[in-house]
Amino acid sequence: MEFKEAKNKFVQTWGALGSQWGINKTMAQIHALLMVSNEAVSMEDIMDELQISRGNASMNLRALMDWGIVYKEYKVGERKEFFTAEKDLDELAVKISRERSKREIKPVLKILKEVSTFEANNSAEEKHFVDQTTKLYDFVLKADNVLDKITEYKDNWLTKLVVKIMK
Amino acid sequence: MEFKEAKNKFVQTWGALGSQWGINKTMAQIHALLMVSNEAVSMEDIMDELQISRGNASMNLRALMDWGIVYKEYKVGERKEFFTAEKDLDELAVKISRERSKREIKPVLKILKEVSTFEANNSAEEKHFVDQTTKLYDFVLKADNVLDKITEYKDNWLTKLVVKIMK
DNA sequence: ACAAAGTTTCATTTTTTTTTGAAAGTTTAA
DNA sequence: TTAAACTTTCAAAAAAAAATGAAACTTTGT
Repeated sequence: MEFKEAKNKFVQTWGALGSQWGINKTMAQIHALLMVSNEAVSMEDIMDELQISRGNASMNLRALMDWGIVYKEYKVGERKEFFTAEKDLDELAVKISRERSKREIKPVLKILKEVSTFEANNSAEEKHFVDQTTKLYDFVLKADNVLDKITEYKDNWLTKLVVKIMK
Repeated sequence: MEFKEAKNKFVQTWGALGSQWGINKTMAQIHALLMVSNEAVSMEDIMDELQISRGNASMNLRALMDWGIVYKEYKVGERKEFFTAEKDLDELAVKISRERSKREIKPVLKILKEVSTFEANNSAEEKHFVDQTTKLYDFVLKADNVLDKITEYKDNWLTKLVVKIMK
């Protein structure tokens, strides 16, 4: 297998994975590309390698920076901006979970709390609704807290978790 | 807040969450509906409550059953089929992680192994590629194993995890 | 102050995903 | 064996999401 081929395979696969997880293909591909680049890459080069438009590149780079997993870099004597990805995988995982928690879990918790505290009459139907949504609220809250605690270790959280679980 | 209103809010929210996680809206909504129903629901009623076509209902119920989180039920004297959701949240989480691991993590691991074992020449670029994809492979493999181990507890895995983590 | 080099924005187009609905298929009871 | 009751399939339509590209904007060097 040639380098280009391997790189392309990786980028494509990461892109496909992204779309299965609600992250758009290009965003995941840019991230993949930057992850395996040993030096910062310009927007031009990204457009070129992924065959995408300037607008697309710009918007997805912005999104990746909002997630805190891609950084802008400046090179001396160069006017252009260059981009690098967070390459530390522990750090990457921490940032992704923080962001997803903030954007998705927290709003769901809010709604779950609301609907689970609705005043049921004593029909089995309404009681079951309150019961089930309450359980769901507790579950999601607990899961969110665990995630928080785990990623608080920050360095080597996964390794530390392995140790805890296995023993 | 009225019952109908609370229920609808929950179903809509669950649907929205689903689409952010790569699960289609209707599939998540049907699941939500079944989760909070105290008894099995017919396809007719699902179509009716969610205002969707028969085809849509049928296909998404099939998908939910493939995931192992929705079951078919028969009522005596009734020709129709009825559906229920897995309501035990531990069990639900276990099934979802198993399925996602099988469908998404495993294929990615395969590709990561492939590309990370490509024979790099000694340019910094190619070396970095191999290094980074190898790290990624190890990380994803470890994470997948942890998930496996965790969900092996099966009953109350989340509670048990909380205990392990906190102490 | 200007223009060159670069980036961002957003209305429009394209692509992808989801939904529909009607036809084909299946099961059951008489 | 037939027909009613019900479910599945899948080509086509609709909806949603992503990508384009050109104009607007910003920054920098002279």
